[in-house]
Amino acid sequence: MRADAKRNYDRIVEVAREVFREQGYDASLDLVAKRAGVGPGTLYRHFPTRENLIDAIMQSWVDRVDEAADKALAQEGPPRDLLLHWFEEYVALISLHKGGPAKITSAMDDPASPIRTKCEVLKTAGDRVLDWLRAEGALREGVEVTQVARLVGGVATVADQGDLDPATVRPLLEVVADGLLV
Amino acid sequence: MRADAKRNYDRIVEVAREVFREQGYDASLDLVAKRAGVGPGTLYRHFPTRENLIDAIMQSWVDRVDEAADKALAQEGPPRDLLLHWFEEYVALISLHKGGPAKITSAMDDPASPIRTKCEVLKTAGDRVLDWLRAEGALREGVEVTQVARLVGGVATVADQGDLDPATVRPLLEVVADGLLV
DNA sequence: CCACCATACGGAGAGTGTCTCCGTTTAGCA
DNA sequence: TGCTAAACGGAGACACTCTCCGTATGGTGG
Repeated sequence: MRADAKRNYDRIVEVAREVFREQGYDASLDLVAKRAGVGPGTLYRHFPTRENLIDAIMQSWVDRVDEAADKALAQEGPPRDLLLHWFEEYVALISLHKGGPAKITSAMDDPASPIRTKCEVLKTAGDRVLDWLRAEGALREGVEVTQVARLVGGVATVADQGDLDPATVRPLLEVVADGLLV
Repeated sequence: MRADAKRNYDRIVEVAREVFREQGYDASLDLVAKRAGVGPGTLYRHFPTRENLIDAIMQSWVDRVDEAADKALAQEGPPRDLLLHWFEEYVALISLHKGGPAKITSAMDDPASPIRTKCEVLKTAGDRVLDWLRAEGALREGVEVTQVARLVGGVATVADQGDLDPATVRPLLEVVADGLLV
């Protein structure tokens, strides 16, 4: 990749992150191009679809979900607290951008989605948490990580779309946790 | 309302229901107008925003949710079965159109939404079910109908966006039910 | 150091959808 | 039947997406 190309690529991602945070994931891509000081052609060459651009943006905080799982596992305490703590981190992270939860959660079931790789990272992070709970004998039979991702993703989606604050979301996550644990 | 106005109003709703079922809630409104045999101006006079049109479409199946609650209550059986049965009906009904669950569920938290009245009907239906469960002593302390609507709405949203079949959704609803019941 | 060319740029513009304005038509009443 | 308020509908302004292609430039071999 030529130096000027990389410069533009990085700048577009940076500007897109900002614009999407301001206006949501359906903001105008021409606006992103304009603010980044490039033509629309340049933007669309680097990112043929909106999804591709979102994918690039998400990379950084998918990594943080991975860390959050480790952090949750490092803590002492009863399984329910651990699970809830992880749920809250997860929701907070995928809600960093308006529309993010819906995007991530629906991509989980779409093998063709460009952000699929991100979902895989989220799933393996979730699996580490579930494995630990299983080892503790705290988890009900037959619980799959996909189910958990859908449940928590659903709560996050609702919270995002309704602008709910963490205190309102907490009891919802508690219901999910109680439904999952023995 | 003049007779020709009413004729057009009804025809637009009818056509919109069909078009939205085919193409989802983001279908072109000009197309709806064209198929209904009216000018765009006529459509936008009757329904200034897309939401207003959706509101009109939803009226009929909100009524059916109301009936479903009564039907669920009329059944014999343990509280868990009753709750699950109602959940499944609820999900099926608000999923009649692609994008419906997200629309309905996010409108629940938006006092300014044009489809707010519909949400109220859903909530009172839900309250009848919860009241019965409470009377049976089957419900946990402090559960609010809004919470239940959010949880089930979240599951429905995920199911809708991921095109999940009822057999896949069922275990998710079971988790929610188990988290709500004593 | 320079010339070359593959690589990248960027903007004009086609296609599509939203929504409004306003001249024309018509229902319903006196 | 004639009048008027209500309703119609389509032309068109504006916005967004995405492509095509002429122009510019970075990087490298001579």
